[in-house]
Amino acid sequence: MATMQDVARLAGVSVSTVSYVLTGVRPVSEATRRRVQTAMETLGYQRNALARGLASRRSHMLALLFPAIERGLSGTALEFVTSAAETARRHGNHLVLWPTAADGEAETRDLLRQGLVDGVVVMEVKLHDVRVAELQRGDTPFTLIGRTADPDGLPYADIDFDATVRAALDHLTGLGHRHIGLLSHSRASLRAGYGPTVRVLAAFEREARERGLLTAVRHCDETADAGRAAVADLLGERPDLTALVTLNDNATFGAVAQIVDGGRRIPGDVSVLSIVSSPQVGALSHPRLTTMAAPGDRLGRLGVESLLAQIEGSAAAVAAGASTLHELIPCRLDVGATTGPAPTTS
Amino acid sequence: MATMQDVARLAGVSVSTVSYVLTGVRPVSEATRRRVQTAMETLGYQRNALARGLASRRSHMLALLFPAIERGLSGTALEFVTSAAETARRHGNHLVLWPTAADGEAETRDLLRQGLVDGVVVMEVKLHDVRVAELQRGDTPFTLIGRTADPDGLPYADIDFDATVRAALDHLTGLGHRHIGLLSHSRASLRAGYGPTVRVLAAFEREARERGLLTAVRHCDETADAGRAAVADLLGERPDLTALVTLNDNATFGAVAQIVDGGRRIPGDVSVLSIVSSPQVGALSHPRLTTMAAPGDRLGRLGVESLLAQIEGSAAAVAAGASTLHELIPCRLDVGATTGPAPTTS
DNA sequence: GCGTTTCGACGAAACGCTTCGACTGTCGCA
DNA sequence: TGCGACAGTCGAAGCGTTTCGTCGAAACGC
Repeated sequence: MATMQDVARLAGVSVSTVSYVLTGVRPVSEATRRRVQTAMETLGYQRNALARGLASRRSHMLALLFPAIERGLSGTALEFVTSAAETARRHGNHLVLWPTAADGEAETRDLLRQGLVDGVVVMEVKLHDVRVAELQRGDTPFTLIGRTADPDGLPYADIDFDATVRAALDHLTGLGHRHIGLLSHSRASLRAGYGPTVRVLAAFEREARERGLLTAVRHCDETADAGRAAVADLLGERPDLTALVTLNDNATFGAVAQIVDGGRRIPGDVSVLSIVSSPQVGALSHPRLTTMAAPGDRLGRLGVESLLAQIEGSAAAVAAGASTLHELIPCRLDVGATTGPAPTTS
Repeated sequence: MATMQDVARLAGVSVSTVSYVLTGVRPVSEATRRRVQTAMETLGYQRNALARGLASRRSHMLALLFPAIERGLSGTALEFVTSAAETARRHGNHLVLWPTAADGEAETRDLLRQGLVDGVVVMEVKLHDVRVAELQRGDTPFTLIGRTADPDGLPYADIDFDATVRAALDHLTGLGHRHIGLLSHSRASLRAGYGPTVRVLAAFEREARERGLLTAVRHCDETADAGRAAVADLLGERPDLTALVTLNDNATFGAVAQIVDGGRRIPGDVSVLSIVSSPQVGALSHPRLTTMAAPGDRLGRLGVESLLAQIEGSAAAVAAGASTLHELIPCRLDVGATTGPAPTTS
């Protein structure tokens, strides 16, 4: 592969001049610039990423820290990863994948110390996240997708669970529902402090209280069968429930099946609204689920862009007390055929 | 961050000795080794990845080349990516994501010339793939997930579509079905030379012919609605079809709905078997789909491991005419509730 | 007791780039 | 006319490793 030396020789200039053409940090005459550019083209020259990184202390690489994904289909996760990678590339950066244990504190530290990346995007942040703690101890810029329990000082982009739950309840109460269930993730997920589980639950209970709704909550594993069982139990105990908000793609499908098998119609008797999901998943159900779509691509883009801004501005920004990213994006409602007016009975 | 200098100073040895302790390329006395190791631990030393890569011409980074994913849910794709990243990490390598256009020839070339990665894993290989052609021109090791039209000289791991289709037809003919439809990807996908589409079609037609089955094929877009329409059309034309093999997750759900809405029972009247899918997706359907699971994780692991073997052995292997990876893995049958005995009518 | 290995360690030269200091002209302005 | 400023370029010193040649001392064979 051609090196900068080769380009310099061919263009009849010094190596540093070639570098200045590339980086633009010092002026170069138009004539010289053209000669250098021609030389680069004929040689098909590309800067060696390693050497550049070593010399400039900017590797133009970002890491995506994600714990092994076990949660359901995670069409959203893929969307997120793709969008993050594309955004990074669009800005001339590389995205490297760091699959680590959720409690991979030492693991994370060792990776950081390799000095490979300029910054880190953390996925699947938990309320008390040791990886985040580790990052705060170091001086590598990072952004969170999700939030810790007390994220005020930290740059993050997350789903606006409050707004999402509010919109969900607006939609359902607008249809006359007053007795609404929540089918959430597993209890383990709640105990582990998984953000979406915790925040949706809190928002649901608060909003329902404020609106004077009757509610019931069930946690269940991420399988259709678990969803079935949970809903069977739920409807057994609360037969006059008329709507169900779900936060668990796989379980939702079991829930729908169970409701129908139990002799109730959707949405005639019970409405189902799946949040933090996607229309594509919704379309798999028949009738098509009403969903609220997780903004995976926007989160990916935002996370990476804010990280890059942080890296660029580093010194300047820190001095100026830069406004760190605090972005909350609600899920988008896509009305399908599983939500409708509440039955008009007693 | 601590450098090798720091370690050397603290241990009272030269930098090269520290390096030899780390690489093991030259012998180091037990006493010295221990001193160095202690020094590294107290400093929390990790080798700088960039400098190491530059000096040794081995970056320990692999690229995953994937075109923007549009195909369906792609739970499989995520599984694959995760498995590839984990395998890379287990072997002390980093996986970087290169989202490129499927026809990103120049794009691929430029990325390669940055000399960032030791090797490349190519996803979603098409029968005539310009990215592969580009790779063949260069000398960066690579492996394909999927195959080109004529992959004999190339290292690849792919789904064994022949065996998969055979197993699917074994399952169905074993249940007495003789008139079987195939619901495949879009026609565009076929024209683009997307491996799974082309190879499943070929295998299906060949196998059916050899077994003397009646068949019908429909192509449709990756949506439930398209699946519905296609199946409506198909059953209209072939009312005595008793089984349907599907290669299109999203469309499958539409297909199932359409069959039921059309007044036929599953599997009483029509059996449905979704191939290159997964039990998790199958579980979303009610009744649970019989599926054949794409071996996403095995492909990810195999691809990366074979790539690493190629890189390690590079010189040696090439000289010895190393056996390149030619691995075909069939999908695994998971019998659900959508396949059953063929109806015993005329 | 004198060459000859062998073992363990060292110093210095890469690797391919960025960046800093310095040098040469040119131009504008007092 | 003289001087500072500035555009444009160069050479050399890093960046943190690996790797090659070398060298002293201990071990060996005869």
